[in-house]
Amino acid sequence: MGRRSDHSRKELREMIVAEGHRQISEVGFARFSAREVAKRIGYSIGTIYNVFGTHDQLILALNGRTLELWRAYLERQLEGETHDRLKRAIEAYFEFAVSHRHAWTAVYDFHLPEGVQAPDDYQGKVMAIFDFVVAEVARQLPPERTGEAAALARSLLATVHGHCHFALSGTFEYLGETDPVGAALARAKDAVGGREPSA
Amino acid sequence: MGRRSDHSRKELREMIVAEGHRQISEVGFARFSAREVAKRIGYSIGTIYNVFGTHDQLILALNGRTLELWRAYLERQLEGETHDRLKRAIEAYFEFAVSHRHAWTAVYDFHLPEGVQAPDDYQGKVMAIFDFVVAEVARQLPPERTGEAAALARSLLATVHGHCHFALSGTFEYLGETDPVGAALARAKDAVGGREPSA
DNA sequence: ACCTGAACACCGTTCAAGT
DNA sequence: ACCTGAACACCGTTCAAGT
Repeated sequence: MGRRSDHSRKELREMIVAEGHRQISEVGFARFSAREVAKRIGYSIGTIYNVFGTHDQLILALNGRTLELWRAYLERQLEGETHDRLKRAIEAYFEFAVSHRHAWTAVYDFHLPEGVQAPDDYQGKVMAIFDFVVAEVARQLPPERTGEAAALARSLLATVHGHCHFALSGTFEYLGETDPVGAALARAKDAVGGREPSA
Repeated sequence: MGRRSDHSRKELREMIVAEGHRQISEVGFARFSAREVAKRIGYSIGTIYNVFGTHDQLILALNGRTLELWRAYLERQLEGETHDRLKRAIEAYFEFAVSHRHAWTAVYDFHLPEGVQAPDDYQGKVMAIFDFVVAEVARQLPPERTGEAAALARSLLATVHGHCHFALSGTFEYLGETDPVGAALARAKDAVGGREPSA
């Protein structure tokens, strides 16, 4: 045992995050185990702690990866779209969540201890998705309402999140909602100005 | 050891739920432990399993208790209110979540295994809150739109949920939202018909 | 310097053994 | 019939000991 250095610190980190993300995507947040990740990549449990320090830090890295993939997906889906971009964005939001249900849900199942803030790089990944939405909202809004874009984007994000969360958690099933995306789109239209079509 | 019967099955159930709810409210879903509950009520861990069968069933009972308390709170807050009832309902929704943050969050942190539905009595408690919202939405809606009440209530619930979830999770903090309740109220107005005041 | 893995203090779950 | 608690298979976390 002892020193191996088969992989650099950076390679090791990437191996852990890659395998960890695979695991959490498969078994979900509740059944995720750092020990299992160690086993799969052929390192000891101690090494996970050498690299990440805490279980929480590892989870943060995995959820951060999910946020990155999510933003990349959103951007890819809007490439070249000229009509109904906000609609497409909301649809893509759901598509990603549905096709990565465990990873997406893990982002919201995990909580830092009371009063502890997420590290800057993690917050940055949340902000990146937010900025993306702000840009799309601003684009949709009549010029005289551009100032509202940030506030509206926050509220819109929360609105779509609520619909998506209810869809994936099964709550909407109990309540008889069969078209969560449609409902979210309706609320978005209300908010951004569907009533008076374009100004 | 062996037979004690200091308490009836029903009393035992209530003791476990009461103490369990106290625990989960204090330490949150992630740190909740059935063993700790057993210790606190002076019974063995085995007894918890005699009564509830599974950890999941116990959690369901605790979250069910939270849903009951929540609905009761909402109804109490609207008693005698004649103006702005939907607004009061949304405010009360947030008030409960904030003052029971751990218990409220636990309702959404817990997930049954893939494809397993919640038992009927649990679904009933979700429905009870939903029915409450439907009634308030119907009350607010112009008569010719009463038929939309259920669908609108589902979407409204999801919308308010999203804002509340972002508020409690700290997401809104990152995004610079300082008035989650105000944002939720604005979306509710958009949906229920704020633009054209009453018909 | 890097990595290991035994040791520790917890879990949920089961079930033979007591009263 | 009811309840216990040891036993089992897992956790996250730490850290002395190896190379």
